[in-house]
Amino acid sequence: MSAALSVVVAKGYDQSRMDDIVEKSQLSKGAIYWYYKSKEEVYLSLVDYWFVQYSSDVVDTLQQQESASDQLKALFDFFIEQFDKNPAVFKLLVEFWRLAGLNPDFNAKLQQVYSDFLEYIIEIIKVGIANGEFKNVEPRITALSILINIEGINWFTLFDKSGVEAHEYIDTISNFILNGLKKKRKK
Amino acid sequence: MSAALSVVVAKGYDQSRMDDIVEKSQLSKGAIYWYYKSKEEVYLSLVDYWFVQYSSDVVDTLQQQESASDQLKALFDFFIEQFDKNPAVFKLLVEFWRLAGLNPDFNAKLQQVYSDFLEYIIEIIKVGIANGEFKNVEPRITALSILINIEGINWFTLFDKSGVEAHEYIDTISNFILNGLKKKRKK
DNA sequence: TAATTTTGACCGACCGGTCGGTTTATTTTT
DNA sequence: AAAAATAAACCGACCGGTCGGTCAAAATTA
Repeated sequence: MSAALSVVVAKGYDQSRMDDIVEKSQLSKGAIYWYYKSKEEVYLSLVDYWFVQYSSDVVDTLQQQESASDQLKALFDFFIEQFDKNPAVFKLLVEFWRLAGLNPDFNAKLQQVYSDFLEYIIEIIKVGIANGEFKNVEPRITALSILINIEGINWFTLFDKSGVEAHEYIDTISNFILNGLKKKRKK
Repeated sequence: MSAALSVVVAKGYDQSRMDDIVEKSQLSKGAIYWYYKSKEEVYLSLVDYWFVQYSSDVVDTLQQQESASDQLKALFDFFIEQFDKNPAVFKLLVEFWRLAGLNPDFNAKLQQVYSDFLEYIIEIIKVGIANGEFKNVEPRITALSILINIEGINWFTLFDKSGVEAHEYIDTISNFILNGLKKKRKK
């Protein structure tokens, strides 16, 4: 899986070769085809591998926070940290999106992954509404806007060279969203 | 170009075949290679073709609006309309993003396109700030958040089946952004 | 009739997947 | 506890189809 990940990040799905994975994994082609019946199955499994790893990290991080708005802030921070540590992972996301648009198997798998993640954010927002932190917004739509803006970090891995702006961007957009979400108190 | 567009939307760059374009374009392979020296060059030109077409439509639409905030609203509306009319175009965007992450030629071209588009939005925001409509925000970052959220419509072409939510989403996020941007008056 | 444009059969590098076989681990028999 | 039998894991040379790109010839234009 980690071999497949490094290969797909470097070349994309179509241009990645089973022989590249053979090389990186130190397994033979026969061994790989013993465990996975096709190239597609390898990369379908990669979605799970990647998601399981990520989601447990995210959940661990967020559970250290008390309030709902701190959890959301921590969520943005988590991905900004990912961006600093290992921006290549965002490339994987673009590849997955593309595959989801082209291949029903990938679409189904990704849809599941996103719906799980979305439910998790929705839950945080609902808690925030229930305990009076947040306005009575539509949780699903708000969660979506958070998710989509996190995905947007991708833009910076592709087009921004300085690497500074991603932080400013997440700062700005998370303020837009959180201020639109929180019941006002200040002023 | 329109043949290439329909093919790449249906299959993605790698799985699109020159023979597919031959078929759709009613040209022979030799003729295509007379005008373009490689597959890559065909799709590189497609970026221009697509951008020129889009940007002129956008500019036309926005120029009908008076205030800066109406222009930004019209910008969101424009892409929501695109989503309704021809969601496939968003697939093209994902493909371009991916190619930008894999291939320096595509990266350079896309970077140019985005930077042009970004400058255009920045200009609107600057006007809004100058005439007192908007707070004194950072125009570039704000423009980016608009751009990225428009790209986010993509999510709905991939994972949402009902087609209703995209409107709600754009409604919500454009409110978050515009409210964070406008000088408050109400209440 | 020279120059330009178009044609499509063809080439050959390339790669996903196969398969006959080997090695290592586990279970059964004696 | 040794031998035999079975199963599980692994190996990599090879094959057949595929597809970007070429080119000699034909058609069209000037």
